[in-house]
Amino acid sequence: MRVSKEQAAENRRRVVEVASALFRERGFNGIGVADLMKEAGLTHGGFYGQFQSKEDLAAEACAHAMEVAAERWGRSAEGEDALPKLLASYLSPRHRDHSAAGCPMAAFGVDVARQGGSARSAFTRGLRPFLDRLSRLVPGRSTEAKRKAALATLSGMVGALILARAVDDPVLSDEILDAARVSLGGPEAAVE
Amino acid sequence: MRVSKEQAAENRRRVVEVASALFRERGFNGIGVADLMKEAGLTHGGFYGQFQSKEDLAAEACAHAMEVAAERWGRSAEGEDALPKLLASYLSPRHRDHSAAGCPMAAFGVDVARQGGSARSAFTRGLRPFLDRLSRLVPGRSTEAKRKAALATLSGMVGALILARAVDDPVLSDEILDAARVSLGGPEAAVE
DNA sequence: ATTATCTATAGATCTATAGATAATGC
DNA sequence: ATTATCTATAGATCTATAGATAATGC
Repeated sequence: MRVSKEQAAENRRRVVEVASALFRERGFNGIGVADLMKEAGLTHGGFYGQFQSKEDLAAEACAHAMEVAAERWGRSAEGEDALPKLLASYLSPRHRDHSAAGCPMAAFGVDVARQGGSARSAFTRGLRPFLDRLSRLVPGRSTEAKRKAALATLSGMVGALILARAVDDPVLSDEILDAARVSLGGPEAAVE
Repeated sequence: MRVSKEQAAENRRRVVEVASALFRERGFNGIGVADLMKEAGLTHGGFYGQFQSKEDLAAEACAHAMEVAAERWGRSAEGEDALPKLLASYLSPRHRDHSAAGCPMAAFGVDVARQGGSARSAFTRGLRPFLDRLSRLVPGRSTEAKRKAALATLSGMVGALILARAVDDPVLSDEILDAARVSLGGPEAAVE
């Protein structure tokens, strides 16, 4: 039953990967260690050989999701019309409907505030790259003005995605995405 | 042990009240029926005489919190400088630090999207009054423009509050509140 | 020999129900 | 007689640990 060191490291990575998706989808309290491990193809007893606690995994899954998402933003933040493109993809029905692979700020923000501890500091650390990237894309006369615009833009993006997901009515949900996209400097019509 | 019909109705109201606060603070999965009832001064067995299920209570608590918050917005939406005042109070450190009594959209949004069902439709129904009130306060040439501005403003408010709560660093947290407040048309300096 | 993973389980907690109790309301 | 609430408990699920197992890595 024992596997190689490389395989064990790969298994551990897969648990973090699975957790980062399932925590986004169901919340920190919405899925248990046994189900997480099962989804990763392992039994739940093995969990505590790799992680100190579920809270420990939550922090690592949060950090991981933030890093992956920041890299994706980094790639999309290059070239022409970077901001409109970013807004169009972030505030798309596709993103709204796939929270497991989506923005960890929208998915984890509330959970992280409630949980506190190391997940919260991982979230805070992971947030800065998003602000740095956004600061380079938004309009503004000074570095300070750009920084403020980035903070406000990020807030609008996260809030719109959360409200669009919470709402029952698909027409209202699309309306929220569209209004936020246009207001924040995105294209007039949705791209998709 | 039995109480009067009036007292029973009052007890039921108190359970909804307590639930609307504790669910905001800890999330739907963050507190159990027994603890909720204890907080309301009752034993947990009595719960199922008043509510069909915990999910049932979640929907009712969400609806209640939305109504109370909408009334509060209604009062603050009168008189001079209604929008700047609303923004100053919504995006204040005080509001950030008291989620149990605060905006249910910021507290419940993510939970409601995950939970679905009647909580989600209660949330959607409860959202409209906020948009109507905001539409009357925001600038815009047409009804449609005001509506869009209201949607974008609400998104920015909710997103900023959630990010300000999630973040570990008090300086960054205040910075988020300040940037969103100014960007959305609030006063330049925080009031408090 | 070491160790990654497995099986099994402890102990806590969660939702929900059953039946008892005691006060209300007819 | 009705019923709001209580006590007690069923059955599921949750986090975490103990000890066994079997393959790796020296």
